[in-house]
Amino acid sequence: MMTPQVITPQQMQQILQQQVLSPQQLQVLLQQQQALMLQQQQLQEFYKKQQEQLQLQLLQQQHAGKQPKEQQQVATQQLAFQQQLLQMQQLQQQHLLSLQRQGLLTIQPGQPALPLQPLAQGMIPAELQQLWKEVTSAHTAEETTGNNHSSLDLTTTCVSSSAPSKTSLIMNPHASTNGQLSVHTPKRESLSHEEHSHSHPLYGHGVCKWPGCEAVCEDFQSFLKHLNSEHALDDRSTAQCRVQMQVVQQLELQLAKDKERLQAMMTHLHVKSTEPKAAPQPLNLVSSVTLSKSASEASPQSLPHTPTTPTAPITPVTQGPSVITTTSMHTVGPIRRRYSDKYNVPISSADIAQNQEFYKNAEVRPPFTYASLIRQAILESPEKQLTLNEIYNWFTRMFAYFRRNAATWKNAVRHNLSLHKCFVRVENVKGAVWTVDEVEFQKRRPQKISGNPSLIKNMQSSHAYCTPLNAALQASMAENSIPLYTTASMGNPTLGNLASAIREELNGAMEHTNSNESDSSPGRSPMQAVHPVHVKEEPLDPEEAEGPLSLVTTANHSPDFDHDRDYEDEPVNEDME
DNA sequence: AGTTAACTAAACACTC
DNA sequence: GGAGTGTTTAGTTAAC
Repeated sequence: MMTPQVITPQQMQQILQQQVLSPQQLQVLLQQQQALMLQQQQLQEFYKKQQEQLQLQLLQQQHAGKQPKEQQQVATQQLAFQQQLLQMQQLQQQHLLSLQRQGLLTIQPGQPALPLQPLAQGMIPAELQQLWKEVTSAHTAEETTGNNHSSLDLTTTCVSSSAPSKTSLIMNPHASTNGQLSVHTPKRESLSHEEHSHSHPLYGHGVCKWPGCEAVCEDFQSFLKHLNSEHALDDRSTAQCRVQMQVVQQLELQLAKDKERLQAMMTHLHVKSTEPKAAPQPLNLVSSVTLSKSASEASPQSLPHTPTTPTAPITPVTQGPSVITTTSMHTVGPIRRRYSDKYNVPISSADIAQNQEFYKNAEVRPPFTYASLIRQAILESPEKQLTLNEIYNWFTRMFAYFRRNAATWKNAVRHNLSLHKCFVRVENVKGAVWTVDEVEFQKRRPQKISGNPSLIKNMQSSHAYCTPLNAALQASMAENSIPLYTTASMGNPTLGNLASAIREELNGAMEHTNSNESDSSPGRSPMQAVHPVHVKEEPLDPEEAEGPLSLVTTANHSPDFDHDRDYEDEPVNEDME
């Protein structure tokens, strides 16, 4: 809001990204935050009224007689209000400090990236008021549109490099609730370069994506008009741009940190993979998230775990051992059930991408079914179709685990291709290729999670702030007709905003879906509809379309490694049973 | 305890 | 005939 101590959506984003919070913590945090913001809004309104009253009285005094008493009274009131405002700032500062103490927010004194921290220290309410007006004046109308999304559009960069000002540190309080982080260059002429394209970063789904705006623009032209009229080069736009710059800066810093962290983790795991205490861990799984949470929050013994103390699931989200011990890493037993299929959630590129290096180098069996892996291999291909040999190659390329025992897993691949109706063999010019029938894939029996509300809630939250949603994941979710959780289901409006932001990000992917029963499934090769060589007899499952359940488990891919049985052929390992 | 799904293994047919 | 591919069956295991 008007003061910097309010947690901005950026800070919230940072918290969500950097600090893994439990849903309960988030709930409390957000509630506190909202209460503060509400208070500030009320104070702001009050302050405005006071000022208006003061000006009115001054005018009256100029025109009519003098009423020094009343003037004095108003001045006194304003002074009191200013004190109140300062008090509010202090409260917010305490709030932030409290968050820091709780480990929920990391604010380093020398860190310039937290945009609003130094703001308004020594700034008097009048200045704040002015800046506030500058930044927010144009938002009043926009708020009436029920604008409530929190786009995290950070794909553009701001070219503004003018000297920093106080304005640059002001965060629009409504932007705080909305959380828009879009960057827009104040240079109008830059728009002309984009006018030819309707994929303007500030325009999507018929609405203006300028922070705090979301005005409905029927077409691109009206959007451009709106952009030029409502978001012209002025102090407000510049200020918002500066804010966005800092946001981007912060996120880049965060990204760099996380990359570094990932690198360190990879290095650590590779180096120590032969050491007893190594705990190699795929990175895309909830368990890893919770692991990092516990590692950052609490006891240092959370990581690594020794093989002699098999790791219990850190959260109830995971149902199996959440940490791969060294033992399990080298003596991975047959995995009878893998979570990606267990909940009918197809493996996503996000999963593969995030763990790519891990699985490429570590001989760890990926916690996905053959069917999921085959499907992923096929969907990753440009033509959405692969020959058997190409599927083999994908397996060996992506997973060190599949560089051994070729006969076994290749047989399994062939077996799966033949067995599952979702894999369709298509005669191609260059021979036979395999494609995926998404409809059939979705028809595979989803298994239900026992109805533990807190568990589901936990998973939802985990999903909201832990799961990177890249296009493939979104597509996967969309393919499952997954309705993203609603604001209500999040139990918190701000989290709901996050969810809605994600939802909005997903809209593109969702549009072409939700029609599973039709023949328009994504990823389906046009060819397969032409030349299905045969029809596999897989019993149709009456229980279909359990989207919501699929959703909550999307964030829940968990390694499911057997520790007690060896999957390899080596007699040595077999002896270890 | 029964059912289901995933996995492994293997046999067999077919093509090149 | 051998290798690769594709289909099918059987047995085991784990989850539900």
